[in-house]
Amino acid sequence: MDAAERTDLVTRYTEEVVTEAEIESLFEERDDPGVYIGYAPTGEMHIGHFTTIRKLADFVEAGLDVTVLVADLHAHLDDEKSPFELLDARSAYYQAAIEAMIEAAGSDPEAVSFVRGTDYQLEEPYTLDLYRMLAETTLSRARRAGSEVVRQSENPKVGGLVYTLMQSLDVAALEADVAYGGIDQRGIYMLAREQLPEQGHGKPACVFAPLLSGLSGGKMSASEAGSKINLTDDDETVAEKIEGAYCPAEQVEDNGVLEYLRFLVFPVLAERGESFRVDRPEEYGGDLVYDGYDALEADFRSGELHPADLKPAAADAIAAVVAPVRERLLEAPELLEDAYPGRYA
RNA sequence: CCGCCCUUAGCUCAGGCUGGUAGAGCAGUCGACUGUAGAUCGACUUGUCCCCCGUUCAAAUCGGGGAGGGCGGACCA
Repeated sequence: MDAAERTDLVTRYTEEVVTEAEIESLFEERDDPGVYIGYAPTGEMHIGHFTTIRKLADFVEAGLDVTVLVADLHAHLDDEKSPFELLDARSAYYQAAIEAMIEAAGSDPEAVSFVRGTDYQLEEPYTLDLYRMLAETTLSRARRAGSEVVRQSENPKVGGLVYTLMQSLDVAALEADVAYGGIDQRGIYMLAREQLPEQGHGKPACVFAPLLSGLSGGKMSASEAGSKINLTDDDETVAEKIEGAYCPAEQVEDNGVLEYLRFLVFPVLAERGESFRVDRPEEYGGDLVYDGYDALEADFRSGELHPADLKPAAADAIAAVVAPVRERLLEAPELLEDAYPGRYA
């Protein structure tokens, strides 16, 4: 694979890349540049996480050195989303769930390195760098960088600001040439590009994944159960949620069902060499088969493919992608019980 | 250390002065209409009124104590 092919692999299915030229020159200069993504182990993981994790398969295939940070301290710093005592349990659950998703995406979990925040964020040189950054960053700059990531409230804690600076520093500490995350992370990594070189570190390139729409329209919401598919949802629950999803005929924008297909289902099917089948009554034209998302979107846009026919097919396909992850998690029920004692224990 | 303010439905909040079976909006659930969902109509559900003690026939409401949160002051040789 040459640098251009590797770059294509890294940049496909993304929302934004900063910058593509930087990525390509990385491949020209080096065999195995590093990419990292961080997850703060807070609430239960869901299909939105899955789409960002699915892309790790592309990174592995492109020959990048992939690191997943389980950012335990961040989970507490962000408005105490995770209680201090639960950080270990939630970190263990996140790592297991992420490994299961990588495998379900057709890649090898062994090819990815896992690091926990507290492994390196409590001592030098990290701490010294952090204090320097705290001294150099204005409140408004830190607030702006983290505004899409850190929970916003009427009485924000200092921790939310430190969170932002720590995440910028994580890029350097994990020796990542590329910072990867959802597009909501953009502000933080732009701060990293600005600030890290001033402290003698490299300037990271960035790859941003799209944030998928919620199933009830608008953004996916953690507090709205019906707006997202959970990793623990069984086939029937997935079917119910997709059936109830906002999905206007001929409209592609703000359509969670199509987005799930585009960024999760089709990439996984392609990896397996499978097609997407739609059972459709003869009355409406009979069954359909798609080998790629573009053809499906074209039919949906034109009205040829109706939501009522698409939904059951999409539900089956999504359920099939999620099933192996759910099964892995249910094989070790103590993971969820320990991480979320209020809900499972 | 001192003072003041806040705490009521899943969320945002009214009610409290003047005690009498606890409300609105949003969310949610269910129907109608659509070959899905949404929108729009129609119906419905939701409570430790932060906790304890007291006054009273009766306390979300009055009094005392406490907890949690917020704001301010003081201290800074």
